[in-house]
Amino acid sequence: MKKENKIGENIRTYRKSMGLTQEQLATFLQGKKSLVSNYENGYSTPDIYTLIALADIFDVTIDELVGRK
Amino acid sequence: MKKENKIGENIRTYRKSMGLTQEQLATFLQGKKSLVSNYENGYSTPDIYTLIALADIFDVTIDELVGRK
DNA sequence: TTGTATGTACAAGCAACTTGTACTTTATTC
DNA sequence: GAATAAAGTACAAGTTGCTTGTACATACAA
Repeated sequence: MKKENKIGENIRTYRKSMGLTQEQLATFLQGKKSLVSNYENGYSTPDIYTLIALADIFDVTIDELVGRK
Repeated sequence: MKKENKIGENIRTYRKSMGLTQEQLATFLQGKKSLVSNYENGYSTPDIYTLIALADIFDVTIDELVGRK
């Protein structure tokens, strides 16, 4: 059952906007593709250090990445 | 042995600037005072939802809170 | 259809967080 | 200085929840 999760949705949106596959993004994070799938589908949440890495990759703020307005 | 940790240092600085005790801040987070002590001394790191709550309390961005420039 | 790339499901193992308790430090008052 | 209370720390135990491997599903091209 898919969980609602703004952070995961944002990760997916930003990843696609950069033309990356889950596996490519996972490699940047030094993880496996199931990791990114879990993030995007709301089964797990990145810790702050991973969120910082993602914000760097996507060139956005952490606040933007997590949908904090 | 105390661990270096910028996030923890920032939490301590912002907490003190608001004149709060660890116990008072913990109450805002619906946790115990040892929780805040662990954050500030680098023994644990808040998850993103806790960081959002802290950013709201301190009225700063998450990027500022975690020292991302 | 067959093959390939991409994404998902899920259990198991493991890493790391939260708490309770006791202890220590700091500040204040006598 | 001693005594007290408030504030902060140490740490083991229990718990939560993240990461991975594997198998399976989906999409799409040849």
